Amino acid sequence: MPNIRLVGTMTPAVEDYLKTIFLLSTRGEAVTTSALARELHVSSPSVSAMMKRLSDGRLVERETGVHLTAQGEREALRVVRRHRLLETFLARVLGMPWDEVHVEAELLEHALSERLEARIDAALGHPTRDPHGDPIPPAAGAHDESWGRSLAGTPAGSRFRVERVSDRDSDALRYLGEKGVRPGVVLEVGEQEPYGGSCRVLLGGEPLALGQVLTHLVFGTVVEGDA
Amino acid sequence: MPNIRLVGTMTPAVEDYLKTIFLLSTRGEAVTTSALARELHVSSPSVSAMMKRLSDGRLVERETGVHLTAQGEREALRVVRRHRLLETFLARVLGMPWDEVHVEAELLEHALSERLEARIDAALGHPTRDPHGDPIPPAAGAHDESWGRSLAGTPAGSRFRVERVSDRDSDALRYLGEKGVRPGVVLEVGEQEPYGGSCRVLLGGEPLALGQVLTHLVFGTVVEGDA
DNA sequence: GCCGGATGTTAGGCACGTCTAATTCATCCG
DNA sequence: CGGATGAATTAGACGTGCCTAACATCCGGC
Repeated sequence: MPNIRLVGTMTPAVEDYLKTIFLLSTRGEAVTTSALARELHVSSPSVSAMMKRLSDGRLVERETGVHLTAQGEREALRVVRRHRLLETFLARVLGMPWDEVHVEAELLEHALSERLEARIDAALGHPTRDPHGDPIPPAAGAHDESWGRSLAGTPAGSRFRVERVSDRDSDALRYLGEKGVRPGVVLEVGEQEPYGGSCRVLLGGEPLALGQVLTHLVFGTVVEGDA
Repeated sequence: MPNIRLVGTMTPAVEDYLKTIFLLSTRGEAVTTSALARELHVSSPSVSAMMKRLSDGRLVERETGVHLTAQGEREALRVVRRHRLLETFLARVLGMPWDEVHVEAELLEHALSERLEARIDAALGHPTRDPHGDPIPPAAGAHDESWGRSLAGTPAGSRFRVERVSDRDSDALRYLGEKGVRPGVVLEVGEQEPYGGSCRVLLGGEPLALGQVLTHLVFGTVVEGDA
């Protein structure tokens, strides 16, 4: 009577793959072998081999690209929850700047016990957003990972409330933080200068020019009321 | 021009071995293959293989038993420092009971970056003792790991100040914590009941009976002044 | 002096996670 | 249509860290 699940599931590597599949999906990108290889900084054959393992373990299914099974998504959400709780903790309790918390959380997320996770969650008052505005999946129950609209392409004249800032580019994140662009602030969107130029915005009345790289990292909603 | 050091040093496993060698040494126990196998819950051949690797990497030397080279001890102290800083942090900041912090720190100690270590150290005000009274090795400089004397064998009539309580037995630790036996308290040592009986002590005037297992876990010094 | 137990090593094997090189396959373009 | 291009897989290998089984060695007691 050999074991059903092919040896030991949920290693750090498995967690990283599941998390990355989940995040690629919610960003609306195709979850392909090469996309995963790019994101995880491994070779394509490594991804192929891991997809075989995850597929055998009923954590993913493979049709066009890859997608998580219900169980795979559960596990992915557990990792994302730990990651974002840790980011929140590092920022709020240790005062770590928001452009540093991501890489630290990447290291710690695989070593966080349920007991400690629960204690951190309680100490923070059960937060629902991490420092970048990313929603923290609840320990149990539904999770909404929607991104809102990008600041890029938001028409001039809009009032735009920042809700999330992507943590993918640490340098850009630090720059935006220095300029005061963080979840909760409202931008008055001005001209988009043509041919790849800056987007002019007002932040608390102060003018600010945001390059294209930056406007594609800022997400939120258009709010009522004019400038 | 091939690499001098034999492939990738300082994996989590290597850190665990170095830490265990260090702690066995400072407890005055012989650092043998079988002792390491017992402590690390691995087989003797696993230890043999790892000793080969550590020896090739100039982290240990093998004569009678095993002992750390200067570099091996440096690395071991780095791990012990991270471990004890984490224990202190978990206890002080998250209110985790002292019988739980050890296992959590075991998980986290391999995932702690220097940056986060420094931040935790600063947030705690550069502590020198962890919750069990174990000294925290400084980031640089000499370290004293001496244990003082054991409560077991301390003569009746002594006033004994507790300095360290071994974290090896988590249940015993919880029990001692409930009874108020922790670093800093002074015990008035009473009768040692014969044939493996309890040691009678007074703690803040209250009588307390400590079984042999417990008295061997409590370390400190005899202080002046009578009961 | 020899036998038995403890201690330690060698031999061989395996899961994990990665790599490079070669292959397959589809697609797109000329 | 046919070749280049890119995506994905297969094949083969390697380091890490663990295991069991077998062998070696040493030491104490009878």
